[in-house]
Amino acid sequence: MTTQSSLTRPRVTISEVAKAAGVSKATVSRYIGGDRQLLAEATAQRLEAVIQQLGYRPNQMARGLKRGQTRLIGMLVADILNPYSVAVIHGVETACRQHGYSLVLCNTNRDDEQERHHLQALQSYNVEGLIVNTLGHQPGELLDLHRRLPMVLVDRQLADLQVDLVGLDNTDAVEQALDHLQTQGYRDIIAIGEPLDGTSSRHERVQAFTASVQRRASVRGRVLSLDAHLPQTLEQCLANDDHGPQALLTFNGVATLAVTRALQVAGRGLGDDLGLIAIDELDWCSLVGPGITALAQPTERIGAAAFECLLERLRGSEAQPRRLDFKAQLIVRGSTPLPT
Amino acid sequence: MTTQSSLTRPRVTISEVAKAAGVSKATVSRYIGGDRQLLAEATAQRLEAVIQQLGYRPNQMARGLKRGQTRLIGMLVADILNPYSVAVIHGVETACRQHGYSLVLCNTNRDDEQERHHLQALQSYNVEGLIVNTLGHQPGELLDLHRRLPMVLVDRQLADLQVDLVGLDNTDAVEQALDHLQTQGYRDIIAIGEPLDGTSSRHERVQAFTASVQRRASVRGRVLSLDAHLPQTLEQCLANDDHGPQALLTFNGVATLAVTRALQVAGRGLGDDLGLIAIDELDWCSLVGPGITALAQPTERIGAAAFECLLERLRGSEAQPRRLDFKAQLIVRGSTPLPT
DNA sequence: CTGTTAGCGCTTTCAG
DNA sequence: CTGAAAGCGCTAACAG
Repeated sequence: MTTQSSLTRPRVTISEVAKAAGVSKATVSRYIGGDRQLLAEATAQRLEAVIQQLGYRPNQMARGLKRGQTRLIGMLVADILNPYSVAVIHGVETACRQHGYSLVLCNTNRDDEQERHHLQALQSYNVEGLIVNTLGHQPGELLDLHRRLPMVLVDRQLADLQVDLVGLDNTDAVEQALDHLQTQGYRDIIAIGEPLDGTSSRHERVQAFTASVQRRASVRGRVLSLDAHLPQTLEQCLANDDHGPQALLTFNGVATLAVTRALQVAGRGLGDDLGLIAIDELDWCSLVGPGITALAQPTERIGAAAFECLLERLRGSEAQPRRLDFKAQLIVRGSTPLPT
Repeated sequence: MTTQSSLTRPRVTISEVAKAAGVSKATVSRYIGGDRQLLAEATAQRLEAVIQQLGYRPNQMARGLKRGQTRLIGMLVADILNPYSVAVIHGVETACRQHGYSLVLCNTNRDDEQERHHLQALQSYNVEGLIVNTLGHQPGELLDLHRRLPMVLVDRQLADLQVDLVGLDNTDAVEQALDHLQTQGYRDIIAIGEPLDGTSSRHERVQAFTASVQRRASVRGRVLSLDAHLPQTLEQCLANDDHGPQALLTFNGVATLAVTRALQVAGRGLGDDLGLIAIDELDWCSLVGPGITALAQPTERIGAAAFECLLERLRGSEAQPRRLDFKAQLIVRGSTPLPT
């Protein structure tokens, strides 16, 4: 029986340790603060024993209050159910731990109201810095926060905000996609993404796509938005196949899922007369149909880079805001064979 | 230009607000503490304006230090890359926000060392309670913490620890799986899960499976562990098909992924001569082959329930530790047709 | 209705 | 090498 009960002792404090060890609070503080060398060997040993025995854990809140640093990093993600976000979180989390920081994670659920709410909460907990995957709808709050806190953006830029940004080299990714498709002989490319809502990465991918298609004389390209009518719209586009072999390019994991489902409903197989290449590698890319060709983002590295970027700022760097673009890695699978 | 700079003003404090508004700190404290009714209307209005204008945000750390409550909940997950965990996190997170709590999330990466580390960190940040998806390898730290903190376990029980547990009704889930498979005419069932490492839910599923098979005269069952040799072991088992139509039962998402990959490598299709039913619904269950029949866990509800359970404890409930078991929901797809 | 006063647990001068 | 004392930002009696 170990039921948690009202008998719960209040936490052991530094004073108790001090008393038990027969020293002053200051001495204990020095010990836990790592100034162990400045203590008499005997004292240090006694302290070690007492702390161990009492099960003392320094109260980070109190330390933070006094020293002005909490060793807490806040992270805001737009959608924790998106595998991309999770992978980035994982990268950030790992880097945090390695540097002695803890992560306070907030999920905005793609909701502006929640974004605002969480931003306030994070601030009130005195996080030392912020890693933000924002919606970008209302820069106000963010701009404001940025004046008080080091911050780095992930994947999504914010207009008017001069901040470090780490993400994918979207232009390159789209270029790789089109190169591959063209090489494979596809001439009619339909790109599909979530509706444009101001998210910079979506914009950039669409831009890059349009520009790149324009540069390719023999290729035709169109852009579709994910919505309730996707299956119909898609079918319509696919019917209009007077320009050569067709292929789909999905701009992220969400689009890939939606498109794959739509194709399934429509009863269209992958790879035979219709190519597909996806931005974002997913667990199941290799499993569905002949396998889906993907452009994998180095998500872990993106996460780690975001943290390191933040760390530099925390250490006082005043350098110009940087933009860290990572290259996507092409993984060729059966969904983009040479069309027959 | 909004570059964060060393000019960063220190945060606005309650004293500054007090001075600016010409009242005492106590009054400001009352205002932000919600005792707004106990203030003169005029004072309240002045305060509102000043706070707004100064951009004042109460320091939760300081409040926590004083009041002994931080409005922080700690959550420990074994593997954030597992979609099950993420879905539960989402449920917890939502519930937290609705009740004014923030979530500090820690991922142990299935590593004992990291579990210990994070547990200490969470404690040092004075989280009010803990939601734990533990490895269960070393109850020591956890047992210890449980004496100081309300805690609820998710999915995995811990021997010797009398704590609330919320998870899946494993017996029922396995029963549903076998019922379905048997109804469909399968007679030789191979169950596959991650290696038994003390994780209670894995144990329970294996136990339930063995017991349930025993009760079914006409059915034969075996259990396999995920490891490097899975493809071979599996092939071997499948060759031994003298007991009637065969089907696979995967015990969780990880197993489903591994098995699906192994089958693909082996060139075996789903549904024709080999059935498959999976515990855990995944994004791609409907997409691969004829679709994978799944037993979906109500993950969001599990997460929400975990938080609510914790909340009761936080409010002082001394009730006997409960076990909340949710039923899995069967989603029939093409991987379990009536065998030919 | 509002101000005064003491701390919460810890760190940090400043003296020994 | 160690202790005393002040104070981080806030709340909670207790007076008025």
